Amino acid sequence: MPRDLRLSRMLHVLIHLDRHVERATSDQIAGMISTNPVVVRRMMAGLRKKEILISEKGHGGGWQLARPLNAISLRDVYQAIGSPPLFNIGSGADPTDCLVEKAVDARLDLAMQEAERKLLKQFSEISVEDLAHDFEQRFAALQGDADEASANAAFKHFRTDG
Amino acid sequence: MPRDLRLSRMLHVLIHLDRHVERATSDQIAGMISTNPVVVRRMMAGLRKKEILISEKGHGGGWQLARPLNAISLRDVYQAIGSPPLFNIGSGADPTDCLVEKAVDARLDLAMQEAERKLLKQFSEISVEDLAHDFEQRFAALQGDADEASANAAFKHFRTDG
DNA sequence: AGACATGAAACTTTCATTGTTGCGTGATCG
DNA sequence: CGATCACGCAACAATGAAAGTTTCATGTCT
Repeated sequence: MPRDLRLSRMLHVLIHLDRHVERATSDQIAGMISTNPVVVRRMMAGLRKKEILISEKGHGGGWQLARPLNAISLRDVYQAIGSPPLFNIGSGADPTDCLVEKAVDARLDLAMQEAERKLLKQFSEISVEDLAHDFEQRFAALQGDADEASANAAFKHFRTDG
Repeated sequence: MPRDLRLSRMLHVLIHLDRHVERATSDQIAGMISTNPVVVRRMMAGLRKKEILISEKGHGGGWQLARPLNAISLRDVYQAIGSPPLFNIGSGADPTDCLVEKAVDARLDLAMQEAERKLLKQFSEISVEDLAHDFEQRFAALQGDADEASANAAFKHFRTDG
């Protein structure tokens, strides 16, 4: 449904890079999120610049975390991918002479900016480690079940790696 | 910047329909928001269904308010245009087996849903009449100035009507 | 009857993300 | 050294939703 999946995808990858593999190639990561390696490199380039990830070329190369997950907030990741627009709705960007339009847009922008501020504050208070904990709780719950097939599905990304 | 301008545009039009004209054709309204009459009808059809607007065909026809502005909240208008997605970012819609992805998306969706809830609550507490007051304050401030040219610009939409 | 105005369907345009291909560069292995 | 692996980057195509456009039908007033 949403147009920009980068934040969700990046968080997904970061947790795998901490919990399940030490280093992964763009190809392997592309497999995790069902896309291709170029999209992965493009998405992760911003995190390299912000020193959240390290990439190495050549044999045995790939992507690796530069810091522990508890030192990476959702806001860090959001900013690293370029702070894309949060909202789909809003007012036009072109200036206008109409005072009605100005008044409407000013009030609307105010409400949106406040919503954005609050959401980004939440993002800054959630670390990727928190999400990893969420995952592990779900995983533990599945292991408690007799449903081993579902438990195995949690490692889907790594069964096909070889 | 944003992709969906319908809410902003509709609010703009509603205020003009209350303050500056009693009834306007799709052509005149298209002139107000710099678009064409078909876009206007498409956008306003939802407000007719919700009985915020009335449209009449034929000679002297056009669009007219069905209720006073203080009985129309921003949320009413938002819902009348079809409750389009508020956010540009989010998680994928397709179900997955990966527990990491599930955990990430669940937490992300939670934060987004809370942000949406708060924003819609704000929208429900702001009436279009409030925005009209904002406009009138701006207009009064301009009239206090000696800058009559700017004051006239507030009526740009209606100088060209004839 | 003629002009005006909405209603609705079908099509094109626009724009950002996503997806894809190709080539260059650096690093490791044999 | 040469081959292979893997990232870096540039350029282009595909996708999807809103916006824009064209066309015709329907209803209404003079």
